[in-house]
Amino acid sequence: MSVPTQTVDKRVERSKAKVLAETYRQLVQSGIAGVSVDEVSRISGISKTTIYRHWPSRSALLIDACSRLGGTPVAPDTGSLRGDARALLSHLAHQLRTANWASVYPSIIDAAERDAELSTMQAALHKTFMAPFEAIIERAKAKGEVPRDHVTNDVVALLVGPFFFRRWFAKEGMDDCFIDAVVEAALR
Amino acid sequence: MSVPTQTVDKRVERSKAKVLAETYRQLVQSGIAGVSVDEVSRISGISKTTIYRHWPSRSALLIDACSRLGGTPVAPDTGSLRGDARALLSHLAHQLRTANWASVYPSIIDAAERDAELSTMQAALHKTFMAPFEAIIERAKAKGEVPRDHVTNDVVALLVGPFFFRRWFAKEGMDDCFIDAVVEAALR
DNA sequence: ACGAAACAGTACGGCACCGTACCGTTCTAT
DNA sequence: ATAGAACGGTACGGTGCCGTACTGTTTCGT
Repeated sequence: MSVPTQTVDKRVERSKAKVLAETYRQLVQSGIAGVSVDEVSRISGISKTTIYRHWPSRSALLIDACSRLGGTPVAPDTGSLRGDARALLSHLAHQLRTANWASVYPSIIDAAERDAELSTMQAALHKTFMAPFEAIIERAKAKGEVPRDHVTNDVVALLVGPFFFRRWFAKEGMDDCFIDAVVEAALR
Repeated sequence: MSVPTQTVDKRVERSKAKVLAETYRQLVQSGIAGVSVDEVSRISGISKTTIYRHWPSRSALLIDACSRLGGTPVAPDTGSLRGDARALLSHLAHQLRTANWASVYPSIIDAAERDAELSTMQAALHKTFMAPFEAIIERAKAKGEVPRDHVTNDVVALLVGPFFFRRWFAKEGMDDCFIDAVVEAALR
């Protein structure tokens, strides 16, 4: 009665976890280009031989580590679209200020510009990040709160775009006043 | 009657131009991490010795090359704020599709996240890029087309953010319909 | 208890890169 | 014309990195 196709060996899980944790740390600290297998091995205490036993290449390790950036998305339900949007954007603003992935994401975006595998990974990550926004808009459409001829992805861009812009390009803050301005503009 | 503090030697100007051109080419093709002094030397035909005679380090060369990304900004004057915004955004959408800097900019954004010098360079570049948008908004404020209590930078974020979002994050197109949606939302 | 699998340690080979030193040649400014 | 600057070519030292081979040890599953 063995577990079918899963990795069950405790040693494997422990090694993998340690390697991924250290890879993640270097990823956040130095970006994709700053992750080195030698250093991951040195600091995590897992020998390089073992690392290459679990991942075929540095690239595979990076993609594996990046894929774990997305947290479980939460879709609020305050009753009104504006309330939901404000909640989501407030959370997003806080994440952009504090969360680890905020400093890694530009690295991924840059790499996705030239690497096909990372590009598909980024697409999946993006989909995960945007899912809650799509959800509240679709729900509002069903309730008639948003005209059906509004393209969902356009509304998402109107809501999220300004925040990404502020965090990574303009490097300005995002206070409640800004959140309100974005919500009012996008959900006019 | 010598030129005061300028570099006048034709050889110097020629070498510098060749090196910068090749650096720019590699920058566009492979991003910041993909620029190597050895390869710039090999392809441009300018010896490495000469390169290091003009720039103290690879980093200095990169910053010099990146600084030249910004084109001369054009501020349209169609008579109405909406017209100006549509013109600027249409031009921006086209640039994001075709211009060279569109593929380099994520590299700069990523590097600016961790390198102080590149960060100030990016800030200057950003200011240059956003200047036309600020100009048309300030002008509209003066004409009473936009309430004075609207923060200019907020409006810029509402206008430009969605386009950057589409180009680099969502990787979707930006047609005229999208442009109109953004303009109507931001300048409500 | 025992066979098999995972592990650490180490040492490589190969590559790409940065930055410098040296030397002989070419070109510019005056 | 000539001094001096800029240049090309080459070679080198040092570093960091990726991925592999080999050897012995530990640990898991049964």
